[in-house]
Amino acid sequence: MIRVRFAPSPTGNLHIGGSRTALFNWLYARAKDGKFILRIEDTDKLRSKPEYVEEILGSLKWLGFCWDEIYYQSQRSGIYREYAERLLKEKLAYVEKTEGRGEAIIYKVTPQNVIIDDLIRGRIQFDTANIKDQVLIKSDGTPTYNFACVVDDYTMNITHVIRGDDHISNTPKQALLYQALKLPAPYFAHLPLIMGMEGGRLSKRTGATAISDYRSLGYLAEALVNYLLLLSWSPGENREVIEINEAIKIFDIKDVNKTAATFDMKKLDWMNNQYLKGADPARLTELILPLLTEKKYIQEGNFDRGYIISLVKLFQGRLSTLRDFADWADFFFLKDIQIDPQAREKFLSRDLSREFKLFSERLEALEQFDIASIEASFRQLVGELNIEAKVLIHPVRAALTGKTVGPGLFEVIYYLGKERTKERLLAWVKRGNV
RNA sequence: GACCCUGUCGUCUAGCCUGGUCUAGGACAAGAGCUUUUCAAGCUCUCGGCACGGGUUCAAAUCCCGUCAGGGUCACCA
Repeated sequence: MIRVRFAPSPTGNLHIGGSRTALFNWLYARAKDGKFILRIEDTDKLRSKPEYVEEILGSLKWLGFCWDEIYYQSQRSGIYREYAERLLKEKLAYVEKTEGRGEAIIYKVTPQNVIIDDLIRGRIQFDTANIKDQVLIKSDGTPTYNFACVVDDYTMNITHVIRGDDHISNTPKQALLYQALKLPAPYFAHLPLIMGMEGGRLSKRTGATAISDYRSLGYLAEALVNYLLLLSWSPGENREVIEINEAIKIFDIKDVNKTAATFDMKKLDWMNNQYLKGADPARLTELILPLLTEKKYIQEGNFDRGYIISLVKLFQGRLSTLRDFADWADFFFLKDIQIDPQAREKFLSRDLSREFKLFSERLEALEQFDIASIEASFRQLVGELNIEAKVLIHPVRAALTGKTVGPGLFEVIYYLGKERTKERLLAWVKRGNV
């Protein structure tokens, strides 16, 4: 049975790189009917924080990567010590006393050639002559990363270690420890790193890196996962949008690319749009509600959910993030709308008070206030005025929404309602006549 | 600096293992156009790449060598 693990250290939030490692581990476990183990590497007493553990767990759940088992290294110190003692007894390790502090246990590295058969990269050779002796147990009693990693991967029966490229140089050190402890080593697979747009590692300067940031920005978990999946892996057949359950059927760690990939926000936006389009409007509404409350567009417990669902449907196809909705649909919630300077200059700089007034009167006279009737009366009016529809459509949109772009005008009018539409039109009539 | 990894359009990639079907395919971005209502959606088109140099071969993106470039690691951090 295949057993893989994701081993974050709770010294920060779960970021893009970590979640991609988690994804590939989780995916491999699901693809091969194995187990996905979570190991919290909280041996650094100074930097590890319980709130980061919570954050990481929360983000993993949000992404949909449920674990089968979870362990905390801080609760396993006895095990590490036991294995260290073993090496001490066999004289493969020695004790070093530090002034004022306790003693550290250090592994004596012997020069040799270590070969790693990496599942993604193939054979990698190292000469351990240029590896220093390795601290196993620090003078404060906690194990070092490489030692705890080996002991844990063995005792947790990990069969495949799938981790970031940055661990390649740790691998010979760990291989040495497996050898010294006479333990079988797992398979290794090193994933290429994800880089930022300016080259180099993905950093905070590149934009938001914490998964929770993407969540609050309005990205859908499934879109983010799909995008991450495409970094270093391809389903083939020119497919890009692929449901995770589909991916599970065809994924294999051997097919992962070797090259580092650059994180491209634009493509993520596109991917999010793909998922947003197909998502259930009611679900999206639930996700959007908090954003609207935050902007004070609605008050908790005092809004028409059905109405907002209709508005979401209006914008759904063109959103990159859920936050876009809050920005673009603001005119449905605000009493005093903001007029975009460009919209004012382009469409509202000339006097259209006569046209606005006429249209407003036609709307007033409408027996049936529905989209078709609104459009019909509008088309009739422009026909009578002998002008092209677009000559009036754009200024009306600008007056009603304050923007140059938006959903179809007649739908906007319908959902804005007769009264608000008239109000906004007439406000420009007054201004225009001055 | 030492060691290691990687090099196909600006970006993500297909192709590479099993050389010919590749005058290198798709997607994002960008540009142009269309959509008798905008675009931030949709459709169409365009731009753009095998890092470089040597081999091997009838034939190389595909195999070999070198160069260069980018990245990673060298902690009692993980």
